[in-house]
Amino acid sequence: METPEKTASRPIDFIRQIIADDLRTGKHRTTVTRFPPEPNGFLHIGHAKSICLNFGIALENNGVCHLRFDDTNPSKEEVAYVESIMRDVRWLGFDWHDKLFYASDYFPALHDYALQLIRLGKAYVCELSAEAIREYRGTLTEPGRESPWRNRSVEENLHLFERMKTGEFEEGSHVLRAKIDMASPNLNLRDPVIYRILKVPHHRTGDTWCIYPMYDYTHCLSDAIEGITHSLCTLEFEDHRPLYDWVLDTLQTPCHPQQIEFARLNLTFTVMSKRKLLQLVKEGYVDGWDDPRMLTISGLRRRGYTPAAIRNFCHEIGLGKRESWIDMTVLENAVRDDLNATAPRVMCVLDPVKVVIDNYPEEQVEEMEAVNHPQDPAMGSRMLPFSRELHIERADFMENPPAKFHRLGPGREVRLRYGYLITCTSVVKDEDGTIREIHCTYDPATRGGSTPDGRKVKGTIHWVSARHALPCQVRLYDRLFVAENPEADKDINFKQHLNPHSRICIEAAMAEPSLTDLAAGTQVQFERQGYFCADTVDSQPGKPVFNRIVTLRDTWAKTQQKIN
RNA sequence: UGGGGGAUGGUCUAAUGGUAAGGCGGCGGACUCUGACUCCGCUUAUCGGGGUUCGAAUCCCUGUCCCCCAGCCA
Repeated sequence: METPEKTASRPIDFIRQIIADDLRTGKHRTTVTRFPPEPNGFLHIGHAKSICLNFGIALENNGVCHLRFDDTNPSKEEVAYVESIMRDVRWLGFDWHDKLFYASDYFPALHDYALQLIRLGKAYVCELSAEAIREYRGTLTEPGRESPWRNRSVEENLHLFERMKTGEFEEGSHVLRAKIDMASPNLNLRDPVIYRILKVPHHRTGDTWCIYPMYDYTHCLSDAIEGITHSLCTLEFEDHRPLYDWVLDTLQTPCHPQQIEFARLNLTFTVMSKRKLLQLVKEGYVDGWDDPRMLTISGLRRRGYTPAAIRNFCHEIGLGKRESWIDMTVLENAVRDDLNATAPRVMCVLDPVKVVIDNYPEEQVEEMEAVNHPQDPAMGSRMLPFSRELHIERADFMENPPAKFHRLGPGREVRLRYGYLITCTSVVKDEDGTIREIHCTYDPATRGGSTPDGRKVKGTIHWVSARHALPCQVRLYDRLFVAENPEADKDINFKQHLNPHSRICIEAAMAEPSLTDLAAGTQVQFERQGYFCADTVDSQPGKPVFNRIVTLRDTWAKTQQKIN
């Protein structure tokens, strides 16, 4: 990992406690964990929690963490997803070394185990239709009924299963089921289907198979084959643990990993399910999986989030078993924290209005030195051209400012950061009343923004020289949803809570000229505005396009709200 | 209403029979050439009712509320 984690004092979570106990008692010498995504979509911030957990445990215990694709349903899976997942895990800063696996690698072994199950009398080929199986399963309160095919002979089952494999039967006509207990109060144990016929080519095994194993059967065996010590998953699989254990207890497997469940991540003002994210992409509400408003890993990356920020976030939120909602501000804070330390400061005027310094020589240009980071001198400094005509932020001027307004107004003095102190003398307006020019005078004794006479100036504002400014496109991103929980009301479609202002494009912001050749993907702080990143897709050489990652904390905006 | 989980300030996480702690948020203040950063202060909690105990968030009983499960998805 390139960045050391924040040493936040957080007690270890219940999973790490279990692991520490297992290590201490000698149950295990080391840890083998795994991150097992299904390649049917892009990874999102919720997956990051699991990635940081599993790979983090490996790092902490000198163990290993496998990356295993759970690719047992070829009708939903694609290589493109495999590639994006590998990229995202690497980008987050984790390394699976040579431990890259696919559940599909185990199809032959899984098939052998199925044969074993049949020979044990613990699995049978069932010819009930999908609907019939559902009916036979019973309900939450009533037991199920046994399938009429449940008591076939081992030989017949073997023969039928072979015929399923060779493609003799149609999809849906036959399945292989584990023979457990149709009366079990746990529905997962009512003879679950473990193999189904799917005449679909697989992205890795091609046409080799037309029967594919189900998750519950595959996952535990894959874990056992790989020698996983702790198999960590989310709460909804708690009910599946008895089945996980049944398969491994019934078959003679090399080991029996322990499944431990934890609560998935819920974040306010977003949706997390792959299905809903896919819907946003497919229906064009966002520009793709990597739209900077998406909380996918690729979206966060394009937005400008750093891997360290995401890792710190995953660490800060903790781990437990209760359903919890993490406030979006916690994520936003994590980037602010990281970028505050690492992002160079620059100036960019988002909503420009012209300032003319009447007593400044017409053709004169001065080079003003500006430090790149006020708390980190090692980041050096740069020179900013200063001239008679500048751009400042429209919001930094008010004709009739309220008491606490520390910025420019008629007769008021303000500091131009690293520039001069200027005082507003007059204003030029259009017919419609919008301000076109602000006229000022400057104090030559305040070069660089200093006050040799020691006078205090409340306000310091950012600016760029009009002649030297780099016009650029800036996208102001905000949260995608306006509702804290867009899925809360089942009668209201989550898309009705989309934020209509989640992206505001500014076509001609004015940036300081040093930004001209900023490399795409680089994060900077626009002073007094927020953290921005040169977009990796739309930036051109010499013509960067900026994404707002997150605003700076803005206490002025808060007090302003209170005034109104 | 069967089974499996869960309930600690606004929110997230600790305390593993012995002073209910910390982060985030919020509020107030200090500092400041970013109304940023940093620093300081404040605020608010053990789901209810019984019991065991010198002592209970923790153990027992009981009640309430919330989440998950009836895919040939994972």
